This record gives sequence, C-alpha cells and structure tokens, in this order.
Amino acid sequence: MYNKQDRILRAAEKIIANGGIQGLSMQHVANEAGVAAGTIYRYFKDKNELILTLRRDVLAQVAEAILEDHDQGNLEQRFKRIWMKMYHYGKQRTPANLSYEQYAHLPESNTDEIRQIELQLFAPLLHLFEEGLKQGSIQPLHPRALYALSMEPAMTLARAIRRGLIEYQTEEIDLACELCWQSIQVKTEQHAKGAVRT
Amino acid sequence: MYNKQDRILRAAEKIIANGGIQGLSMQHVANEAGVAAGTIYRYFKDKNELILTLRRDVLAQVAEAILEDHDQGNLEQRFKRIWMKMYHYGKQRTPANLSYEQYAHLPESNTDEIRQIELQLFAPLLHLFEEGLKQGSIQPLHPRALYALSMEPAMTLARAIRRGLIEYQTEEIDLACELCWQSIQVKTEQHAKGAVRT
DNA sequence: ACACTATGAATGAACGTTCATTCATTCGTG
DNA sequence: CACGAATGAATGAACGTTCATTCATAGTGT
Repeated sequence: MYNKQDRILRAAEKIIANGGIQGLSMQHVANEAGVAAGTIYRYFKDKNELILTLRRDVLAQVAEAILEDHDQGNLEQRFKRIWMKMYHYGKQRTPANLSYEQYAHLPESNTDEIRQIELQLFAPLLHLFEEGLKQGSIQPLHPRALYALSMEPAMTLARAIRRGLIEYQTEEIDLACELCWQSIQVKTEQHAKGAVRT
Repeated sequence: MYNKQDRILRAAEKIIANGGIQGLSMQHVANEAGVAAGTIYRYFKDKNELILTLRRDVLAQVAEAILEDHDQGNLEQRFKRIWMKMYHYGKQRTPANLSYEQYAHLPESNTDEIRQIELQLFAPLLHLFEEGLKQGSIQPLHPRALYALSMEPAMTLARAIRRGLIEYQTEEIDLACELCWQSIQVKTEQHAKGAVRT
C-alpha cells in the first residue's frame, strides 16, 4: 500500500472520529491500518507522539480546505468564501472533520507549539481581519474576537446541521453568512466608503 | 463530610477539568473524593453512569448560572444579560466550566436524553428567540441558528480570554455583546436590505 | 440500663481484562 | 547472503469492577 505512516495516521483519525480520543488504542490503530502493533513504533515514538502528529496533520487539512482561493476578490467576497468553506467543511461527517472537533476542545492540549501552528496555518484569516481593521471598515476588535463573532458561527451552525438538530436550508445559510459579515462591519454614513477614524 | 455522592461527583468534575474525560479513572476519583474505590459503586452502577450523572449535573449548573434573572426587562436587556452571564461563566477556570467544555464536544455522546435535558434547561433562551421572532424584530432563522450567531461567540470569546489568547478589556466585551445583539436584529427603517445608510 | 444482634455503609485487596510498549524473530528485497 | 522493515507474542502496569470483610450504629429483649 501507500506510505505506511500515513495509513497509521488515517486509521487513528478514523478511530478518534468514531469514539473520541478516549477510544484510541494502539491495537485498534494497528488493526485499522492493517499493520502489526509494533510497526506503529517504527514511525512514532509513542502514543502521545502519534496523537500530536495527527493533530498537526488534521489542523493542516482543515486550513487547506478552508483557505482555498482565500485571496480572490474583495474583502467581502474573501470573507464569505472562507465562511462558506468553513460551513461546508464542518458539515461533513469525514474522519478529518470529526477528529478535528475532538482536538479543538481539549483541556491541556493547547500547547504553545500547537498554538504556533494554528497561527501560521490560519494567517490568511488573520490578515483578512487586519486589512479590514486598517481600512476602518471592520469593527475595532482583536482579530480573535472578530473570529469568534463572525467565523465560529459557521462551525457551530455546521455542527448543528450535521447532528440533525436543524434542517439544512440554503437561504438560511446565506442569511446567516450575510449577518455574520454585517455583524463586524462598521456602519458608515455613506455606504462602501472606508476609513472611519474616531 | 457532606453528601458522599456529591463529593464523588465533584472529584470527577475536577479530574475531567484537568485531564479530560480520557484522564478519568475510578481510582483517581476515589482518591480525590477521599473514598475507597468500591464505595463509588454504592452510588453509581458503573463508570458510565458516573460520567452521565456528572454530565447532567454540570449542564444544570451552567443553565442555572446563565439563566439567573433571565426574565427581567425587555428583550434586549434579557439577551444581553444572558450573553454577559455566559461570557463571565465561560471565562472562569472552575472545574464545572472546564468539565462542561469537555462534555460539549464529544462525538457519540449526544444521546437523546442529554439533548432533551439541554432543551429543557435552556428553554428560556429558546423562548427569548421565539418571542423576538414572533414580533418580527429578530431575523427569521431557526432558534439554534440564532444561538450560533449571537450566543456562541460569548463562549468562544470567554475561552480565548481564559486561555490567555487575548487580553480582557471591558469595552471590547461590551462592543462584542452589542454586535451580537445587532447581528440578529431586523433593521426596521428604510434600509432593511443589504445596503446600509442612515 | 445493659447485652446482644442486625444492619448496611465503607473498605481495599484481588480479579480479569485491556492497555502501551518491547523485542526476538521472520520476511522481503537488492 | 545481508540488512532494514515488519511482525506479533510477551510483559507489566493500569484499568474497571467485585466481594469478603470490617465496624459504627440502630434495634431488640431482658
């Protein structure tokens, strides 16, 4: 088969997606990957390293999926494209997405290293907010706060739909996206003019 | 030396807060609670029931904290009070809050029973949105979508601050709360559609 | 008042199982 | 044949759970 390390990662990803990190055992990973238990240790120092590597891997997958074509168009178009990609990615029941969710809300696990990687991978999103801030068209909040207000809802909405808590309706999603974009806009006297300094 | 079942629950809560659900072992719970391992089984059928009971307990704690005085004032005041309480609760590093976060994003764990309890406990929040919908002052979205857009950001923001990713600033929080409230409002004046004038 | 018995909460050693990890051995290939 | 890759049985620690036992207290009979 292909790259064995990758097969092990994909196996772990799948197991975490189904049963959470607590359900991850090395024997399960070995079975799922079609590999002997000992083989895993040729590619990963121990279980912890496997989990950490997978975390980085999944983070990169998410970033790549969400930031595709992130630099096409004006600020609004770029924002809405990322928002929609985030929504559509989060709606999927793929191992990558489901395991991503497991990692995102762990207690200890937000090491500086992971934080660094996140910053690097999602830099375009940061830049988008910074650009809007510089031209005064976006509310004067920390980029992370802007993310919380306008981007996180895409993920929350996607999760609710994936779990069957609400039904999928295109118009609702479009409206939600529009409202998220509006929510962080600075309302100026004259529409579409930038630079509101106080 | 109060209620022993409660001492066991508080011990489990603390352990989950520190090490996640994966870090919960019955022996740790016993030590933390100052109780013999076997004693836990006088109060809980097995580990699963302990975890489930704690989940219900934590959910009730959160609901109580967030919905205090939820019926005082007009729609906006009620919304903002809940938003602020949510934010302040989520900012805490208490076992209850930290373990709540662990439960919220599990893969399988959203059983119908838990879903039912959530619905019941957070009914006032649902009613608030429904009231706004009925009088046409709130955007025509499913209450869960409204929650995702306007309430979840409070939790996300609180988490970012708790983790030290952004600094706490009262004005920023007030602005964020205001923007969340505005984001789901139907603009009643002549500029109800996309373009914004004054 | 007293002696004796019954109760059941609490214990913690012990059990079987599962886990992560190791390593002597086998396999595949150049 | 040589050598790294792969194996999977073996290992011991840790796990959830059980249960024979302890012991303070409540109940009962005299």
